[in-house]
Amino acid sequence: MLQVPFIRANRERVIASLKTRNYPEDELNIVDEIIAVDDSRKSTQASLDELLAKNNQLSKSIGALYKEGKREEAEQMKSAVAALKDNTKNLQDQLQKAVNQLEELLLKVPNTVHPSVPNGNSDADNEVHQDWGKALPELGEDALPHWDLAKKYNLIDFELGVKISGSGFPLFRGQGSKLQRALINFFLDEAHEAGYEEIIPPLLVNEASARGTGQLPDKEGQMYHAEKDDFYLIPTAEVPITNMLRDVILEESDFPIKLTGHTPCFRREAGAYGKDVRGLNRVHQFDKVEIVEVAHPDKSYEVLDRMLSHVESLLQKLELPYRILRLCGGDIGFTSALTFDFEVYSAAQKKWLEVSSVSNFETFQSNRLKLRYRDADRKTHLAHTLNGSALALARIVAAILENNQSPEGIVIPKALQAYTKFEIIS
RNA sequence: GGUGAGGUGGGUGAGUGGCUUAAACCACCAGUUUGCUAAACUGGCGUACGGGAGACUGUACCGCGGGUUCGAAUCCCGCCCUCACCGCCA
Repeated sequence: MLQVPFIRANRERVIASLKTRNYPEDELNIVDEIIAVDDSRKSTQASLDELLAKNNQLSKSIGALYKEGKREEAEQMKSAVAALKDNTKNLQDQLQKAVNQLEELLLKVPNTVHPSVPNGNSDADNEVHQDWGKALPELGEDALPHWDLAKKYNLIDFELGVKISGSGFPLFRGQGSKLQRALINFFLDEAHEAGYEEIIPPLLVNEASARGTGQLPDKEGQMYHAEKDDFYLIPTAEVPITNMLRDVILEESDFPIKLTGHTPCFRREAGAYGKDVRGLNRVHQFDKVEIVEVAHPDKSYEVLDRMLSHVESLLQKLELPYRILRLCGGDIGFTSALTFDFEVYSAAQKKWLEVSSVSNFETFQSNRLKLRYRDADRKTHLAHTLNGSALALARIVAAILENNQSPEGIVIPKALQAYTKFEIIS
């Protein structure tokens, strides 16, 4: 959520940002609406405060009068206070209404995008920020897509997944499981090396946490909900890990906060059925290693750069062809100010697969989380939050299988061999 | 699932209707003193929304939401959460 003072001070910028995001032209006045509602909120608050102050003062005098034994005067004053009551109630209702209305409006306003975010309508308009600098691999005509390779080498059993749960729940087995586990350990070790503290968080979270990172109320349908106990299955480790810092006031010396964690991620992806759902391209459950940082506002874009380098180094070590996209206004997430997606080329499908998304949320999340820090003057400010996948497992597996297939079998990238303890799947 | 106890500031913890402006202690910050460290002393020390150039100042907040009252941390109702023990259990 944006802060109203920010909107007041940056009215033009907020409107420009909405335009970049292709916000409906006829709803751009939401910005002025917010300012107007906040104006009335303020004046109502002021009148109410004044009335309450008077009330408090009178009540105090009544107490004093009783002590002095002046009952009659006290009784008289009581009725004076009672006369103020109706008005107090009115103002309180009015204030509540304004606050609710303000909240409702604010929930509709997405984060203000970074100036570098390009215009565009869809993922087709994302800007290639960087690529791996080499030619893309070309496989022969007989190259197999990963779902066929998985079957051939008995790595993943999609049918059993369907039997046990349903479509989108792959079952890994044998060397397939080992490859998966090797990747998780590799990613966690690399994150540790880069200074991230490892977390194993709860996988079911309460409503307050889902709200804190913004999954609720806007992305309600994306999460599995265990209704009986009112828990949500996490769609990403970002949710529990970032919520570690909910309602926290940090000292400046606590920066930088760097956390990482591996978790399964659960996504309903309702209505996402279409051409890209085969194999591991889109599943309801997958594993991911996430990196989360909380940064001083002056430093958050440096942090974002370092996170990009970290993710990039993982892909380089895995020798996978990749490119980094700067998401355009039409594709960037509601809560993000600037997002870079990493895509890996899956050479048999001849498709780019998204394997990471690295974002700076600036204060958008921390406002809802109430995650603040104290500056040298002991004043509190919202901190900046960032996160990124490092990396999402299922699709990385897909790319490794396809790109590394050979007549002898699937060659394990060198960096992973210490983890898999085998060099080839055959 | 059952029974009981409890939720007060960064922590411990007092507070059963107005002498609370939430005590006291610890922690923390600044200063004084002292070769250094420590100790002692003095002062400061919550969050949010307003007003004011500022010193300041108003309001709300004692788990959350209602209610009673001129006045609620305190009384009443509902909810949430935590802890302990029992049962079940990896």
